[in-house]
Amino acid sequence: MTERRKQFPFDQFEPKWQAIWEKNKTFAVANPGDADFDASKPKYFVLDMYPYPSGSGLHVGHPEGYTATDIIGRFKARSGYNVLHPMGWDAFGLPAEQHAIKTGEHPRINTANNIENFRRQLKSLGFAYDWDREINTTDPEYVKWTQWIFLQLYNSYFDEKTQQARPVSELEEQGLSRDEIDELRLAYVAETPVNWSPDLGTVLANEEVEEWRAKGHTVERRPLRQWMLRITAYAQRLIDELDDLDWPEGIKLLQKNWIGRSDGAEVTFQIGDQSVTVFTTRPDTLYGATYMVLAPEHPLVDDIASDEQKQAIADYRVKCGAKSDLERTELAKEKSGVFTGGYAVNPVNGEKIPVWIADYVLMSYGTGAIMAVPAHDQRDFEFAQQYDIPMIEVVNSENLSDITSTQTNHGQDAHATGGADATCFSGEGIAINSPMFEGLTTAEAKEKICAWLEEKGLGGKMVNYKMRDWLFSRQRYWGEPFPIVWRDGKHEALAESELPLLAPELEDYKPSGTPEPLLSKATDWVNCGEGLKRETNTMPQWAGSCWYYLRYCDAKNSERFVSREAEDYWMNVDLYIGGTEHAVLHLLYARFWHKVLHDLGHVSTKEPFQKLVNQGLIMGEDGVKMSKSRGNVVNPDDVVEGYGADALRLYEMFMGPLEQVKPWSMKGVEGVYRFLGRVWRLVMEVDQEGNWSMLSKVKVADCDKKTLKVLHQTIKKVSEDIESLSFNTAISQMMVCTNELNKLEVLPLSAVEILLSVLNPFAPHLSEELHSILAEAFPDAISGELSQSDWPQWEEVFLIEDEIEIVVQVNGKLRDRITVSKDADKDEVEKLVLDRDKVKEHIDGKTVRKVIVVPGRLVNVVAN
RNA sequence: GCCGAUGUGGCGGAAUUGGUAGACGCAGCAGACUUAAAAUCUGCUUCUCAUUUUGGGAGUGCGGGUUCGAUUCCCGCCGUCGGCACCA
Repeated sequence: MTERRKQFPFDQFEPKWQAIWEKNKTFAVANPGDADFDASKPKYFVLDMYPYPSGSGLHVGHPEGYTATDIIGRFKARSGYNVLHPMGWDAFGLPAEQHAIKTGEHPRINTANNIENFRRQLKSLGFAYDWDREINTTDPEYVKWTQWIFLQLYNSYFDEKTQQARPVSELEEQGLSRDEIDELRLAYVAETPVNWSPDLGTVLANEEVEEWRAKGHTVERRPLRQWMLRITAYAQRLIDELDDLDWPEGIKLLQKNWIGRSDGAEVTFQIGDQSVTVFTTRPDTLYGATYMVLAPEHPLVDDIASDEQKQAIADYRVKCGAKSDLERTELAKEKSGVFTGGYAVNPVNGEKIPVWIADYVLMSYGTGAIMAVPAHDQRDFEFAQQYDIPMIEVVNSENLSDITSTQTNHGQDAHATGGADATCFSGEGIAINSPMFEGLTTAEAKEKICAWLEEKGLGGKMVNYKMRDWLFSRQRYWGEPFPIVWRDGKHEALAESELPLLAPELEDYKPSGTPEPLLSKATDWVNCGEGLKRETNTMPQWAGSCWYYLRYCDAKNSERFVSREAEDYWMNVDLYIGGTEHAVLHLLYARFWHKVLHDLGHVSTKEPFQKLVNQGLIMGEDGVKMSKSRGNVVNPDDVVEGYGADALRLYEMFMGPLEQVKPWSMKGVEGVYRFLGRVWRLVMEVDQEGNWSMLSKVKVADCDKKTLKVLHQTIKKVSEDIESLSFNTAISQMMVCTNELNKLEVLPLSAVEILLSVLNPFAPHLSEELHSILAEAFPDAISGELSQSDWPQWEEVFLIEDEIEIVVQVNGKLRDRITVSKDADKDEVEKLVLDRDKVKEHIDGKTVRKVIVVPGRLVNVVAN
């Protein structure tokens, strides 16, 4: 392939243009306040999800989204916008540290090398980034502001009344104690069961467990003292404020489900002289509660356990504690539990029901206790069957006709008898065996019981969220240290002036195998003063990515994380493109930080990312996900080497819709490469020595009608398709246009210029090169660079045809075509059609019932 | 199990306020150029029936429905991919 003569000398002009752009800072954009800032233009902030600079370099999946944003950015810039299109590095991360463990080399070095490689690769693709705004999350200047934002969280609490973050200084003024305040901070310390991975030497967030487990690492649960971020405080706002965002509905739903709001009630039961509160979404089934279940870890278990059950309880707890989360769910087929010996009193009827512990009730959700209604809850039902606990039906599933038509009547003929084949009915219906609200619908019964509970002080409506607080500390080396010191067992924030706090150099990076963070090895660093010890945990990789988009607005500011002026001008991000793998975590975390910064008055918008688009995964040629082990990974460097950056960019966009999953095809790359070759040869010819020169058929000349039509169709289609991110169809239109121009004996300069102009965002090097060749040949007609020129406008007048072909159908079947003038009226067309031989043939012996004329499109003759 | 996507030629994919299904590209076939090949250019290319052109029929996962007309709208299934998974 590389031996073959190239269709066009991309290996010469691509590096040439890249060098020109770099030297001239062609794509640098000014900020408000800068000398060359043009305030008259609207702004457009188009953002890629920045990469983790891995050792294996760029993958063909990266340039998919990057090319899309590049086309948009170049298009917007030429359409009169100030465009912010930056790039940077999510450079903290475990792989660099793993490398350090193996080689002893500081992760900083490995990271710097990888970044250099990534930058080289991205530059070889000709992306119009403003490289002056490049950021690196491991840069001390960046770390400084990540730590500063952490301190904002640390020094804030969530005010329930206004649903906003407020400075904790307000609590001090209210006279709250130090301990009380520490309970309320958005960044707080808690002893919680965490996911500890001995071989990684760190704890992981719940959300990360699966990912690392899939990579073969072990993860176990154990209680540890950790930094947490109170993201749960924002649960409702994180749901509500999705509404105004232009995101795929599926992604919004994914986030909503992750946050997992459920509306229900809390109900307090008496157990002897203790009381226990349960959470239920079905308070209407209170009469059907035949037992209660506490989570095995529930603090009340010891108090209510009878002496004869104590041993069984202890044994069961040991068994549960040993189970990892995975095992707990994998063994979910069979329910297990132990009777505590205690009984709870159902507040609604005074019945005594047995209290059990079982691991299907989680301490971390709701109140860690449930009322079990086996007749109407699948899990309770299975448990009751297992332990032979009685069931009471309290919702009638029959005669539901108009209340619940399809979704809830699957258990209709089941009568909850506890028999082996019985099923339970978990849908809505009419309350029965429930004296207080006999005959009411589920919704009505819920209202009534909640009102009653509230009146009696036994509970009431309650909302719960599935989402947990964010476990924010890691025991790694290669992350931001917490700007915190400990004095007498209490944490204190470093002063802003002490930031950034950088990690000390270490002898080696090997994990100790205990949950003691790596930084604790650096005793000189840890003991930083009389009675002072530094926090030795570090922040997770997510920290840097929670605010990087803000830093791009003002990447070199040393006074503030972003100047108010720059933030106010550039935010929000108008278009954010990246993979679905970040649909929940990154996007949720970043939204959370952004809201905190907004509440505290540091940023002007409620949400960071106005429009979100997920690019689809690119599969290998074999249709499965690219992976080293399968050997189906395509390296962009090889594609650039063989076909050029423009061909790679064009192919990435031509493959299919941006959001769709699609397989790679080298043949497809060749296809677009050939197309670029055709565009090149529209203007250029080669001699036997392989030297290119301009063709003489390119002339200053007028375009004929047909050419004007296809040119203006192309401007229109490409403009509209870029706006709707339909790059594949934009490219096919440019192919159509090229094929038309190729047929011309004389190629008018203006025609080829239009084609190059719309091709420019897609294939910036080739279009710019041809443009410069034409400029040299026709200095009076052409000048400047395409990337700096105005985007062409189409004129409708060239699109209209005088005569239109109309399709003729008889009974919906295509039978004929006629050509009529563009303003022929309906009657005229109808007459014409009925006079056609082919139409007569097909309506022979039938009566014409109706003639449907769709102006400019078709005529359908209905006859029988 | 639940939620969300998706299903169109040999392949990637076009086309939806309902109006010519298969644009564009790949692969394939034929031709031109060439000593030859590559490259390039031109033509054909959903399936099927018919002796040929003209032509007939079928066709957008499957089965129904609405309509003059359905890839597009409605109802019911099936397959593939992704996410969640005892959250009370």
